[in-house]
Parts: sequence; structure tokens; C-alpha cells
Amino acid sequence: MKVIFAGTPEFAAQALDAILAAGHEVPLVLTQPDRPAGRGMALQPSPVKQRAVAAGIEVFQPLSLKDAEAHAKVAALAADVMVVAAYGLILPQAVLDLPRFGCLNIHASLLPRWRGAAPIQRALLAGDAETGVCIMQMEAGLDTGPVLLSDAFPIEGDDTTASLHDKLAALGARLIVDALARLPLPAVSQPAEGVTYAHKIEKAEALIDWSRSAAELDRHLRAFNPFPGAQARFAGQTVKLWAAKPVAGQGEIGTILSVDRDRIVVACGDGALAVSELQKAGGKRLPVQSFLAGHPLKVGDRFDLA
RNA sequence: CGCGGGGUGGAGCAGUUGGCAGCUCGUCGGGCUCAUAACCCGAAGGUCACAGGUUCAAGUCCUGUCCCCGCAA
Repeated sequence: MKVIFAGTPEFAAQALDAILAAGHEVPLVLTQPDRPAGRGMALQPSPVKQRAVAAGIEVFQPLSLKDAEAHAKVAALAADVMVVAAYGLILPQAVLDLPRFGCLNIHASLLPRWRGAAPIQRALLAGDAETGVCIMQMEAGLDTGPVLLSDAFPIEGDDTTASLHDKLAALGARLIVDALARLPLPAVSQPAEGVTYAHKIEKAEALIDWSRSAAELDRHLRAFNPFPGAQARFAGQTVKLWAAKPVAGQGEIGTILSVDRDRIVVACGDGALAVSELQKAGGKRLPVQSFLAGHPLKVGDRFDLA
């Protein structure tokens, strides 16, 4: 099959790898323009671009697909199908219609739940019991197209955005290769019931609100790991909490109930959170024992209530 | 050159106006204990990131380089 691939982050790069490994012809890769990122704000190519360049594939990085040049570029290739994964640009109907089999999207949720930008984090935050990947036929609407293939698996108690991302990326890669091999596939419209939207993660959401329940905060920590990290504040300083689990206990909200070599227990709105890994601004992630060696925390100390 | 914090025994940190390099933890040895992540006594372990400069004297002041991290994207 002649496949045009459009995607940007690591999640998409793994799908590209799998499509190439499956032996499909990929004459063109679309990805977002290089953006200033990281310390120093140096221009950085997306993971998808890095893979494409390494594979010697032509890379096209338009600011929009709505202009005539982009349309012509895609049209000229007469591809069988276009695969889109976390690309970040809207594809106009005129482009969606170009390939023989249209455009397929790899989406990391069980549609119609969590349409949109941050399905992995939202599923984790909401406490969903399971998640998965859908391969859908793209339409003009946001993640509204009929589903061709899907697969699901349970979310474990220790899953983080990082771990789910890896599992979902691998699953997405497998499903898209499967779908390409079986085209044309029957399309099943998404049910009208159960639609939710996964809004983009805002940095302000990373702040920890100790008045919430321990169970919620546990999910909060896992959803914001590895990025941007759940932020607590102590004595005016930002402290990121990386690992914790809910435990029994109660006390004044935000107060430290106990401290020992492998956990610091903090009172929440409901229950308590046993924190086991934390990071001070400018420092690195540390297990409790190391953190305490240089930052003595005592029972009764209290985290700032944002 | 986007903003900022930092590199000091194995780990995490302190080190004031330059003047004998410290703290907590760990490690090793010994003691106490029915026992212990507890407690007591003792010990080892540092080219203070690298290079250069100022000075009688630099972890500390100046210049350059490398590396780590937070913010912002």
C-alpha cells in the first residue's frame, strides 16, 4: 500500500515505525513544523520527523493543510490511504477525500469517550477502568468518524500517563498495521451515547489541591507523570510529587501525619496520601529517604494550600 | 544568545564579610537489645564539576567550558 503518514509526537512515531516495518510504501510524512522547545528554546524536530529523516522519507511541514499547495502535494501522490496519529492540524474535507481509502486516525481512547487532545490523561484522571485504541475513518468533525478496529485493556492501579502511553502506542501501532492489511473494513458509527471530550491538559491543573480525596490525588499524580508533574507547594517552594498511594488516615488538610524512611503521609480531604518520590525545584526526582537527608520534614509540617 | 536554580566523601544538603571542609543518611567495626528501619561508641571515605585568573590565602571573588534540573514552549 502507498501510505501518507501524518503525525507529530512519539505516540505517532511508533505507528510510523510499525507501518514501515510492515513493508508499506511511505513516500511522504507530514508533521508539525519544528518548534522552539526545551531549555535554550532551540528548534527541535518532532519525533515523527526524526524517524522519517532516518528512513529517508520526504518530510512536509505545512502550517496548514487548507491551502492549495498542501492539497496539491498530497493529491499528486495518489496514495491509497493516509494515516493520521496525533498530528495536530485539522484536515479539510478536500484532503480527507483524496486517498482511495480516505484517512484513518489512530486514537488512544475507547470512542466516543474522550474525543480530543488528551485522552490518555483524561481517562486516568477520571478513574476509568479500561482504555484502548480505536482506528477510525476520519470525518471533518473532531474524532467523530466511524470505527474500523478497536481493542481495549484494563487500567492498572499503578499505571501512569507514561506507562499507558507506551502500552497504547504499541497497541495503536499493531492495530493500524492490522487495519491496513485488511482494507476495506466495515465501519461502525460511534454511538450517540457516552460522548466525552478530553480537553488539553493545562499547566494550572498540575497543582495539587489537598482538599481533594486521596484517591483523586493518587490519580492526579499518575495522570501528570511524566508531564508536567503534579505540583505541591511547601514553604513557598514548588515540590513535585512523583509517586504515592492512597492510605487510611486523617488530619488537617495538607499536614504531614507521619514520616519514615520510605514514605511521607499527608492528610487529604478524604484519606491520606503516602508519598514515596518527590522533587524540589532545581533538583532531581528523589526517593523519600534521599529527599529527607537534605530536606528534613517533620510530622505536623504542612504543605501550602494553593 | 527566552528566564532561573544547581554541580562539595556513596546519596541528599549546609558552608555567613575569602582564613583548619560540615550536617543528615548510608557504609565498615564495636556495644546494647528477645528483637529492630531503634539506641550508644568508634572509623573509613573529598583534586569542593573542569580549565584559567586575582590573592599571603579561594568551596567562597573573576573569566571560559562541560553537565544536571525548574519555568516557559
